Amino acid sequence: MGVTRKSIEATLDLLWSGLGRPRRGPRHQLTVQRLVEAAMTVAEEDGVEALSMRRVAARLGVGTATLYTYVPDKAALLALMVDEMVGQATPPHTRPGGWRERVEAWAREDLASFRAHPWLVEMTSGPYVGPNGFAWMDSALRALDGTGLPEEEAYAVVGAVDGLVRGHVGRVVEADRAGRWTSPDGESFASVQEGYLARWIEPGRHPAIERMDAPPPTPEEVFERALAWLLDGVERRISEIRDQ
Amino acid sequence: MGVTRKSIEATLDLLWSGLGRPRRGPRHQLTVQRLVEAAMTVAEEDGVEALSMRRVAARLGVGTATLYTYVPDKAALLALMVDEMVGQATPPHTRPGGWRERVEAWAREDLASFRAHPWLVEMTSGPYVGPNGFAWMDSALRALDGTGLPEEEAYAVVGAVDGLVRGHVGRVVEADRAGRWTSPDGESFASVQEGYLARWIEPGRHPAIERMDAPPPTPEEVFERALAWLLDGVERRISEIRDQ
DNA sequence: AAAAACTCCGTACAGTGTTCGATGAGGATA
DNA sequence: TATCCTCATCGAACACTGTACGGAGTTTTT
Repeated sequence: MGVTRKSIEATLDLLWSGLGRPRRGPRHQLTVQRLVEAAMTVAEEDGVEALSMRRVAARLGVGTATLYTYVPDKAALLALMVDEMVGQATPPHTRPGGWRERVEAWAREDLASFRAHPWLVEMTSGPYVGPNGFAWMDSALRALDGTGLPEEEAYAVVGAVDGLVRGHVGRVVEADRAGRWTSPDGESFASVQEGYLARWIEPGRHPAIERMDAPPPTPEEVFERALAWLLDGVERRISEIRDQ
Repeated sequence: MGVTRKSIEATLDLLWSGLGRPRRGPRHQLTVQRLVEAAMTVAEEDGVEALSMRRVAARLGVGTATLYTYVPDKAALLALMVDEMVGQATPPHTRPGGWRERVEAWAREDLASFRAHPWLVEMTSGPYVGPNGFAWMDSALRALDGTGLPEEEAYAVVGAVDGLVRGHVGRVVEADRAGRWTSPDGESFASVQEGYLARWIEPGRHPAIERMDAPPPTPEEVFERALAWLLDGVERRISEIRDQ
């Protein structure tokens, strides 16, 4: 079907002003809040791939079609779930310490939150901005108050860190998932795959990888180093501004 | 159904050694290569969400079930598509210039490639490593030869940049998509959403955002700044090692 | 010549998001 | 108070999805 102006407006209405009580006819027997909670429970228990309108409806004990009186479509439900999760994050500017401690703490909390709720990964680059997302952005900008960064550069820092987290989350979560998998004989995914690599790789064709003797850093370690380097760069920029 | 040992092995077999000709019975009328090409055409023309086994089969003029003699499941087909795209990338270590130019060029090419083939975004954090992916990793490590970085740190740099690109790609592609959308009256997605923001935001509650007068940088600009900061941090680390 | 192994593919199953239309509840109006 | 009209509810249906199964036919091996 695709996105229509109507579905966009309905979704934004829901995000920003919620659902009014009907002027006539029977009252709602549910609330949007309960719907979102039920959807999050399903995602939590059985993963995103199991999150279907039918399952949410079943959990609430209503007919499937009923959901569509609360929510224009599934995409809107996902947007509400995301905004709900964002609302539970600690506002970055309230954290203790200097700008760098604040940013590091928020980035790590973000990563941890994605790890704990992997369903978030697959649904957080949507175009909708809800009230909680908006408030979070403001708080993140305020976490950089006092650095002397011009506004558009502070915005870029927030975006840069956010992008870094999002990019690394995929690998971390994937590693968690693959780490959980084991064959009936107890072999891990990694060891099965390594068997193939060993069998098929021609010696000498991959000198840089062959040179590595230690096991490569885990996705989480890579993330930590990436964050440190990125913030080193930002720090340099901040002192450049200060000294000028 | 889930992932079974059998499906993992079948996928890795296909990635690394391809499909042998059958020892008995009729010969194959297709090749895996043609199947992958057809799948990429469908994804290119109609988007990932339209990429279904039935459509690929229809495009090739064969029955749907036939595909399953070439490929164990859809996930394997996606893994093949990804490895195929990776194979088309320029090997980072062959680029001209110093390490920084090489890394920047590869990061930008990656981003451009994701923009041109948005279907890639939704399917590139899978756990499978194919021959092209493996060779690319080796080449990326070699692009950092001569920097003096210890091997596991070079690996982290590659991972850091790769993660950064992946994280920003979502926003860039989403912005492209939203930018393409226009209502019948010619309004853009952004302007519709801004109307809502203006209507619902209480003045004074978001001081940092209100303070911004210029429009915020585009996702692409944010990416460029993020890349520069990250590499500034790496550069500092490299000279730290050199001077020690 | 028989058997085995293999490709091809129609059909079916269990699921998906969403729409339609019937039913009846209940606030607004005469 | 009685009527009207709006609205929530939800069974059924539509057009899809990935994939398992089993039969038909083809090629190679025994």
